[in-house]
Amino acid sequence: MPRPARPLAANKPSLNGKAAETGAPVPRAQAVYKALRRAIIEQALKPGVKLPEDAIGEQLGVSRTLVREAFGRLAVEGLVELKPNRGANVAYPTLEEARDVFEVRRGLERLVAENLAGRLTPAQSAELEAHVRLEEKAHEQDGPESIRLSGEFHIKLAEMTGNALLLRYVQEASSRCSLILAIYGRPHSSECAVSEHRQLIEALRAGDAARAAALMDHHLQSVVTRALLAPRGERDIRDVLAPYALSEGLTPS
Amino acid sequence: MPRPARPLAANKPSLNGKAAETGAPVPRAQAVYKALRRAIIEQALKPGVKLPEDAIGEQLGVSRTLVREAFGRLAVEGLVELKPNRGANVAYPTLEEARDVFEVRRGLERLVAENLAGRLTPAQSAELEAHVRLEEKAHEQDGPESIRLSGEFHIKLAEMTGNALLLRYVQEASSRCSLILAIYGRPHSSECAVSEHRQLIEALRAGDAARAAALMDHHLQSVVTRALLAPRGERDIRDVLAPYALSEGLTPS
DNA sequence: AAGAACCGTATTGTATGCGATTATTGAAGA
DNA sequence: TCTTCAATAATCGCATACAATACGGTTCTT
Repeated sequence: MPRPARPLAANKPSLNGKAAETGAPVPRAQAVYKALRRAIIEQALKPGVKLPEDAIGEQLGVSRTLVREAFGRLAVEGLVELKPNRGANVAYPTLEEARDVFEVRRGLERLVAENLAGRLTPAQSAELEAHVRLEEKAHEQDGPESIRLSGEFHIKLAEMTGNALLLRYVQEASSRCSLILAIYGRPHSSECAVSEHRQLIEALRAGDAARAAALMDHHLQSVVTRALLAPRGERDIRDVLAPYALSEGLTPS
Repeated sequence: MPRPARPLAANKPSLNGKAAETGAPVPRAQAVYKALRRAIIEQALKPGVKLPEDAIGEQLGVSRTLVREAFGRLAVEGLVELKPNRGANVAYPTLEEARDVFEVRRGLERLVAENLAGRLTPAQSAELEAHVRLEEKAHEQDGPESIRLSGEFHIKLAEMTGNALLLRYVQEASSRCSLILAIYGRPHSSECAVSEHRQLIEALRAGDAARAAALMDHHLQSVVTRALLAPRGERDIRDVLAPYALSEGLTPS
């Protein structure tokens, strides 16, 4: 299918040379990785979609080699499924995997809360407050902005721990949650209650580690029940088609 | 309410070539990845060692392409450091990174303990008991066997949760701990006190989640202090030379 | 002799090509 | 009409080839 090849990633001004004095000669493989990652998280590439090496490489202006490299990393992070000899797809987590992710995420973020309790600098505290105010603003219009901000709140917290590994894991879990919500989430429910964020900040500032951890725990727990309880789509076409078949008097095997 | 721990997909059989007619044609890239991973964890490849693509490829009988792919994955997991245009080295975590890893590991394994409390099947319980007995045997001879078994105990626990992501993270943290102990650990201290493993099993079987979590927490905490408190080597030459400088009346900048 | 500029070599970054595996289409047989 | 099966097309797995960059030693300059 011939389509006009318009490079999706036109963000590499000078690929030869030193990237215009910006310091690091970043390998393009990483650029491909980031591009795909964003596309998946923002649901431009929907869960389950096929990812042919050729097409993507062409679109991004690189060879299959780099695309494959990116696939490998995305697969490790659970954003892409890699089947031998059958190529790559955007991951399509099962409900069970979804629960696993949320459970791990709860554990990680509880750690974040404990780590941060009583150790927030005034600047950090203020930053969080400001963020929550943004969330409230966005919440009124109830756009996709609201969802993004909710997620960023948690990332910000993880950053503030100064623990790079913890941050990476939280980010990873968070990315996978995007996927999961794309599949099983309710259409426009903003996942996080802003008030819960407020309470959390309060507990952190008070240095009450136990309470902060409990709040975080409860918070994420309620995210699950709010967003995840109503499975919307099914993985298998059969599941999608079953009701249609029945209404037409056909009997799925 | 205790639901039975769910079984995890059985791990794949041999991976060389065609897996001896048994089904899946495992990509060789994965074989390379596993080989390097083991070599690093078992300290055949010591922290900081240079990893030239072609030398390794030659040794393993594959092209640089596959070696690079493996490097990418190992880098994500923190076992390899990848510097643009300057190749790969076995990771050499700083003391700070080490602390980060241990902190995250504590959080993860606490989650394991909570998850497992009161949900061990008799078979699982027996398996853990048997493992601990092995540990005791090995402890007497105090070989490297003892260390390996200690690590495996924790992996086994993670497996039993049936949470694939949790298992992956625990494995990852565990691998990195191997690296860390290779650098900063005391020569032959077996990291885990066997008695602590025993207590932990007891608490799990009793279904006392809080106690199990606390035990795990304390257990890992003591691993850190036992093994990590005496830094043996330093990353930076400056750290190595500092004491010499001082003893000679020189003042390092 | 110390430092800077130069050049050859070793190694990495990326693209391309070839054989192998899988998907697809269409025709023949039931 | 529904299968079965084979031929073809599409895609992947991997090796190789070429270009770009960094390292080490040598020579030239001061």
